[in-house]
Amino acid sequence: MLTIGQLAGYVGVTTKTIRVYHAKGLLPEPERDASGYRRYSAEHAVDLIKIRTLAEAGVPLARIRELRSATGDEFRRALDRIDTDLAARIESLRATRGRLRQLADDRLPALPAEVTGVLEQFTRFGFSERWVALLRDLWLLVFATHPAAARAAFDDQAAMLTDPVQRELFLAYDRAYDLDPADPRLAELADGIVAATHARYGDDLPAYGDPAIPGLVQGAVNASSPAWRQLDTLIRRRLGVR
Amino acid sequence: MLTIGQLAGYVGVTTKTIRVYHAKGLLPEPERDASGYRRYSAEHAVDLIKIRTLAEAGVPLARIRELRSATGDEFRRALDRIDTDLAARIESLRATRGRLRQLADDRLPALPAEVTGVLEQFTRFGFSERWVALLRDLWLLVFATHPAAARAAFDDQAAMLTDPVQRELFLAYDRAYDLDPADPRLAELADGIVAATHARYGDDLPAYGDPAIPGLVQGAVNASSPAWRQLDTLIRRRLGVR
DNA sequence: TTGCTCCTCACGTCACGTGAGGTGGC
DNA sequence: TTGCTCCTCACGTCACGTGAGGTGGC
Repeated sequence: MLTIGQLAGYVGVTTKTIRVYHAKGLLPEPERDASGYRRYSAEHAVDLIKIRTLAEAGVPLARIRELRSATGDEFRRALDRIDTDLAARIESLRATRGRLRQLADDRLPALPAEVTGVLEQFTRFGFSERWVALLRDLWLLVFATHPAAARAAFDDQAAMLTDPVQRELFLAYDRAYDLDPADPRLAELADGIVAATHARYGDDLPAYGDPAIPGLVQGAVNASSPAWRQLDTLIRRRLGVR
Repeated sequence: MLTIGQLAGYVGVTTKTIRVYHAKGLLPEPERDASGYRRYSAEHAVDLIKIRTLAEAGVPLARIRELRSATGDEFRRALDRIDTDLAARIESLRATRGRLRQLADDRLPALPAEVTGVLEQFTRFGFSERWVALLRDLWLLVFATHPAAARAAFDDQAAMLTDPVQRELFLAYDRAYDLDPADPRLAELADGIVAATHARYGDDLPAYGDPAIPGLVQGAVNASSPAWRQLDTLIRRRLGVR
């Protein structure tokens, strides 16, 4: 009854889409008329609409084809999973929409004012310019990649500045940049940091809500100096992590 | 500071994605270290997050690249359009989700009970089996492709059965199937149908809320018989449509 | 007769994924 | 030393889009 163009028009796809579905075995080939044109029935239209519904839901064509031979129960279970995925995709698009709004307001690249303020305090306490620049880059990165958890992690580090013992340890960390990785002072420093960490947190290390942040920070720090990398290795060994 | 793998991990993409963005000019190539590895800064991470936000919103990579050289105002206008598109896509996915539920309930292929009842009435009034089968296919198709508007269009056709004059005209239409397209009785029949149409609707033809439905029905009807096609041509000429 | 639709290859496109074959970092 | 990461091509994939070259329908 219907030509491929009519069917395509009514269902809202192109003729190419229908031919692809034939080639991939999703939609059975209809009879041909005298001139070799495909002639579709209402059943084909109903089938095509089902296929399009699944395809628009993001189901791969190969999977749609498999579902043709599924039992009613398998089919309903599959639809359940597809629906769950679809709900997740919708939710993810809403989140993207929120981030899009932040882009329009140009809020992403800026570091919160308090962060800049704390960075200036580091300078006043005698930390090197290299250290402060590294911290700035780091927190820019952390706030950009993990906005939700960044604040707690940053506040934790900022609080460290108010404790003279902790501050002294980090100043030593800063100065260790140029040391030979075999220098015994690194082991001493590692001992001091581990003791201070235990004094501060007890036996439970802080989590910050996102496990990627400490790795992010430490990875960047380690990359800049062999001595710092060695210091990280020593501290990890003493704390018994990873 | 960061290797390509670290950056990818923190932003939540693959290293391949980042390399593609370099190749397409979306993300500037960073410096290389002594062994030729790319080393990324926090700025690169911030840039990459912006790019990903746009890409996840469905913006083509070529367009994202163009936006790199847009002014602040152009950029905000572009974001506005992207946000509108994104809202439409979310809405469309919600609609797909609704149709998915219907699929699970197996509601799509069934014809409403009243429709089946009316089709049986056609048989009792003496319409041919071919005519009734054609109608069944047609309404299956219309209800599947245009569920919202199908009901009004169908009720309109069903009402025709209650008027003896109209009914007689459609019975003649049914019987005209095998006539020669040049048969003068076709012109007579066309005159009768046009007169009845004017008596029923006046000078304004009905719309049904979706212009595709009459075309859908008539296209399928015409395809089955040369006489019917000729009848359609004659009626259209007299009504002065298309 | 003219324009529109249909037919079948075949190649293009978009945003990556996946080896292949080789080198550097820990 | 071993496994992991990085490098650069090059080809593959998914769901179509886009001609090319030809024929049929109105």
